[in-house]
Amino acid sequence: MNLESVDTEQLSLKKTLDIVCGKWRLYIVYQLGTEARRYGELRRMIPEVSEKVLVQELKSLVELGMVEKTIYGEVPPRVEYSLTRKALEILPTLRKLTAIGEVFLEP
Amino acid sequence: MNLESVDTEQLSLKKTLDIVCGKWRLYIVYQLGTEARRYGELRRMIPEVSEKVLVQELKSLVELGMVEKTIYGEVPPRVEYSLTRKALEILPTLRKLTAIGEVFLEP
DNA sequence: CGCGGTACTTACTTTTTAGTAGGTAGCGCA
DNA sequence: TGCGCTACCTACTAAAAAGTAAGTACCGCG
Repeated sequence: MNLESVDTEQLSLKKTLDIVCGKWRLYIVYQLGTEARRYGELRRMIPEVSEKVLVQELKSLVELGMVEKTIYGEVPPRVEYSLTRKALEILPTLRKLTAIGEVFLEP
Repeated sequence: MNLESVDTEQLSLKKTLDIVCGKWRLYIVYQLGTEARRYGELRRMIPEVSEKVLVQELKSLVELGMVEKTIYGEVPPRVEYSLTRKALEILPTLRKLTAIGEVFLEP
């Protein structure tokens, strides 16, 4: 094991944590799935999350390269969010993450 | 309104996040691996983490059912930490998590 | 002319997490 | 007698994340 591979592994871990950590982040990704969703649509799908946090999380997901934002110059305004190619690539893995918690759920 | 009361999938997701989230949590689990490690040994393996946070994280991991703490009534004191059966069960999955971040590392 | 719907933004408070810098107690060793 | 080693604990501060509540701007409809 050389220094490069150690460094890459720690970088990958950090990036992984950026993607999965956050009370609502993964849940929003799950809701997006393979569809493009409008902002209001997402809001109604996850009414427990505040608008501030939803907007903030969507912005972070865009910055992380997980989500694409499309603004249609229409009136009334239309904004759609969808998972990027890379996000779709890891979506099956992300969906399997609940298996980790399942092992620890008390019966 | 909380996630806990909804369904098993959301409960599993919450538990998963408890296990993987935290700047040092997964890293400590990786370092433990299949071995039993003494407190001071872990401290030297991860010198970047402060003692306060290391103790705190180990306590959380014990509460989560991820780690077993064994105190040997010796002098000088000896305390060993090791992954539980359940933790060992999910360890391969936890190690594969870096694959998520790898997809997003800029080349 | 106000109402509801579009998609946000802003200011502020609370809660959680992480980091800094010290202290504790028992024992072996020089 | 004081130092280092064991495995912690405590008080405090700083930073990050999450929650609350309100405001913004535009438009069609009645």
